[in-house]
Amino acid sequence: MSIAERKHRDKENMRTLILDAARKIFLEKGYEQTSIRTIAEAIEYSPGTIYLYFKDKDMLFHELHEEGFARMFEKMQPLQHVSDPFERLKAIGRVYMEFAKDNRDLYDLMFIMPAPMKHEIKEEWPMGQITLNFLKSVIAECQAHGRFKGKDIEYLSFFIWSCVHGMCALFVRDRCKAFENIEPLDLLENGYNVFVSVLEKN
Amino acid sequence: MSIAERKHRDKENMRTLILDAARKIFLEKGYEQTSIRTIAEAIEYSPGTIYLYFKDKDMLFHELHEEGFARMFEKMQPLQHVSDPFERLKAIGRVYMEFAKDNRDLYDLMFIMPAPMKHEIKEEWPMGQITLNFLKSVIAECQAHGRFKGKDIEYLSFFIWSCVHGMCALFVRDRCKAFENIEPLDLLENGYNVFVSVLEKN
DNA sequence: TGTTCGAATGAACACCGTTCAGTAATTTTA
DNA sequence: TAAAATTACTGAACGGTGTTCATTCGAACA
Repeated sequence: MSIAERKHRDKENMRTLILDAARKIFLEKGYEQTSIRTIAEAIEYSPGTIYLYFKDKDMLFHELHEEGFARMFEKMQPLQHVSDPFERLKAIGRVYMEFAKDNRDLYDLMFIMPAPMKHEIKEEWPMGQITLNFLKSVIAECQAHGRFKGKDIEYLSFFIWSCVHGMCALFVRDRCKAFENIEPLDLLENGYNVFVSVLEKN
Repeated sequence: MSIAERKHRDKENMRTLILDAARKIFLEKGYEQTSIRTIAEAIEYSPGTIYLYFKDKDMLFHELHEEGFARMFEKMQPLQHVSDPFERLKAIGRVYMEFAKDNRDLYDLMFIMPAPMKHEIKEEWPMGQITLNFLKSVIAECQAHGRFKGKDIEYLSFFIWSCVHGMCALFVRDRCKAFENIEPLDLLENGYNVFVSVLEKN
């Protein structure tokens, strides 16, 4: 039965071969400029082959989308050890924002682009829910410690997420240019500080 | 000299003919699904003709982009008469959000899409600056009335804009689905209320 | 050894934005 | 009025896109 095993391995290898090439090109040139033909050429296979492993372009990039969340969680792992929940919340926001800064295209893919979600997000969005639950639990802990009194946790979470996402989205999609004379990175940094100082009064 | 005049009129009419068709199709099917050929077919001219009036697809949609800002300003005009600056700020946020809710595709075009900005936003973004200055002046007034003490107006403006934009962006790009069991419109409404209540403590 | 089977191909399809030589109609000039 | 020049418009063509599918071909099986 080792032939079947090897075939299965080959199939897996081919998938990762495609994904590796796709990831590389995508992070270099962005989603729009990454065509199936380019990926096929990079791995020295014909375009049609890719469709034997991924239903369509969306499904291929959906995989990278999931990878992105995994990488983000990884970066947030160490924060589990921050005992004060409010400090942890602030640190999570920072890491979230750093992630957007360091992985603009990936952040775009995860939270802004419509493309890789056509199939999945129709009714639900598992990775989004997981991320959100993580955020919600921290905020709930904050509330247990007396913060954010009398505020509904769902709406509060939406608001907090929106604050940070809003800054990241304006940054990633180049709308920070509306501020002349201020560097986008400077805006992000100090915008986040304002966010924190505002939260501290609640 | 009336021949030249008429020709000038004809040219203007052709421009608006194209823009009207483009707007209609764009608002019906979104940017991605709106092709030059579709617009050309709608006005019963050949695709090439459109390029006699607009440099490229981006420039065509850039016009709609400007139109969007004009419409938004229109909706904000009545708020000039709200005397209390903080009340005005809250009202502006509401109108901004309502605009995003009622004109998803247009909001997308104005604040999220990269496409129509390729030329313009390279170094600056006039419409964005005008909108922002409007916001900044209201916030400055709030500060003159004792609100937001000790906060830098630039960073504070960025933060406030990000809060509302963040909610709108998550809504327009269907990321509200991360909240199971809560209607997106409900999220927007109550998320904004949280935003206001948080601002009120500053 | 002959047969089956599945992976890979690459031409083909239907689209896209954009360009440009050519046409036809109108205006200007002689 | 006739010829020339200017203008608006066309639509085929270019080089790209995502996707499909009849065909090929080498490896596994009987």
